[in-house]
Amino acid sequence: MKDFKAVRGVKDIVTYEEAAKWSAVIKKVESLFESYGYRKTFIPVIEHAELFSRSIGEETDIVSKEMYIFKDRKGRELALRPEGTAGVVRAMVENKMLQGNIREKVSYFGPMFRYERPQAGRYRQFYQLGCEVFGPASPMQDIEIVKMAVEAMSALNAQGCLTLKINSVGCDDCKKKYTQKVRKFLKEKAKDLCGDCNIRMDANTLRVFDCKESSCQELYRDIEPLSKNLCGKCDSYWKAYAEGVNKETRYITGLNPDFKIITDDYLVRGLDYYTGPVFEIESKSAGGAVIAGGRYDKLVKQLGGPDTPACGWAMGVERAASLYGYKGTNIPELYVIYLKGADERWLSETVVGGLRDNGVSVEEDKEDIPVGKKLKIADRKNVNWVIIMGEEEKKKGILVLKNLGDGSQIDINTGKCAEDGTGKMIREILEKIGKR
RNA sequence: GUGGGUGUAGCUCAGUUGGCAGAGCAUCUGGUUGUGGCCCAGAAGGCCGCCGGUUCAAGCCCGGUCACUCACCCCA
Repeated sequence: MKDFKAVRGVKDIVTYEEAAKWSAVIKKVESLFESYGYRKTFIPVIEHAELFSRSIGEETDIVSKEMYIFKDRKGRELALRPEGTAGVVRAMVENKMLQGNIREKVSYFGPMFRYERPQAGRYRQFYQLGCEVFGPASPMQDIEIVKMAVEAMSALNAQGCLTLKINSVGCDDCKKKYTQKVRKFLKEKAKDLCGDCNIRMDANTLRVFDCKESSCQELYRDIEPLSKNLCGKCDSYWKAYAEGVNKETRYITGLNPDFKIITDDYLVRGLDYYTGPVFEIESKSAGGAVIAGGRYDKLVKQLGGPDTPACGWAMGVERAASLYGYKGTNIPELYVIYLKGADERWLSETVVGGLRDNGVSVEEDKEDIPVGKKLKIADRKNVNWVIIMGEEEKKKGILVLKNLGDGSQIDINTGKCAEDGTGKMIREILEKIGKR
């Protein structure tokens, strides 16, 4: 028999611990979104490849070397989405959700795909929880989404060193002027630059900053970053943002002495659609950025929608889960062991059903194997309480409630015939297992 | 895409100058017919990642390949 293995760079979440972490992370962040008025959306994993090359940028690493592209049976060029924003915008535009003076807040969760070399906190299929706001174009909105991101980290009780990095990449005008300035500088130094940079300076000027040649990097250190060359409008927007972020997040970040806020001049060059303030929450131990996002005012129009300002962010679920200070597991609280001659149907419907209605998670073991084995299974699952019922118990009109911690056993009178017998019995069990 | 480390039982790992494939934990069986954990006795479990080469002989040496892992780049 052939051994099947997961494809490179993907991850199975199957253990109690990891599954519990994941569901807790997803639950907490989704309820945070909900508490801020975001609506959940469910959008496709496959899109036309062009959607991403047009929005993220043809020349970015994500599109040029990391995207999963394939042709379907009719020869359409499709791609597995490498990020969430482009698809959300496409869906909002296509479904005419952004007509008029609108405010839309939406969230999403799902897998993203990038063909990269796997390493700590980096997978080829990874999951993102993200949110997008359409409409408001005020620094206050940008500040709110950063605050939400910081609150998400706090809700996850994120452990270790965290850095909130902020920056502004500027509007198209800023970028154009800055590009001209940089190009002028490069022309003067052209003879000292590597061949690649000589090509880049005309084709994709700002990409020279990604050059790997240390001699080029030396020279670029003298160039003032874009954030210091913003137009008046972008500059005042950026200043309001920086001040507001510091003010609004200080309380929460202050709770963790290892949570720092800094301005990073070289933040977020990877996606072309950003137009203003951007931010990132980084954790070295999680493998890099845990949350990243920013403003993208031109994307909606660029993808055929009405001119709608927007901003948002995405969280890497694997990275967030790795920081999550969570110890629990999603094991059942109570385990029901049936023995030969037990009143199975009654027990299952009345007792187990009643306990479940009261929020207790109950697992039933109905296989006909020796009690000892069943107890061993329950013990291995780390269950605290078991109910045992068989012929003897049925005869006596009881069921046995056993504590696996100290081994004690309590007989619970089933009181099947009495009018209020069932409710009383359920209450007694709840009380004994400490659920009331 | 570039560079380093590692692949041996379910898990964590030993394995000598190349000479019969090992331990601990976990599992299963029995001691104990309907009471788990502790203890005792026993059992099972392996294409030594895969392909090729050198050799009388390869887990060990050589080449390739795949996977995992770490760093760079980039990113969530």
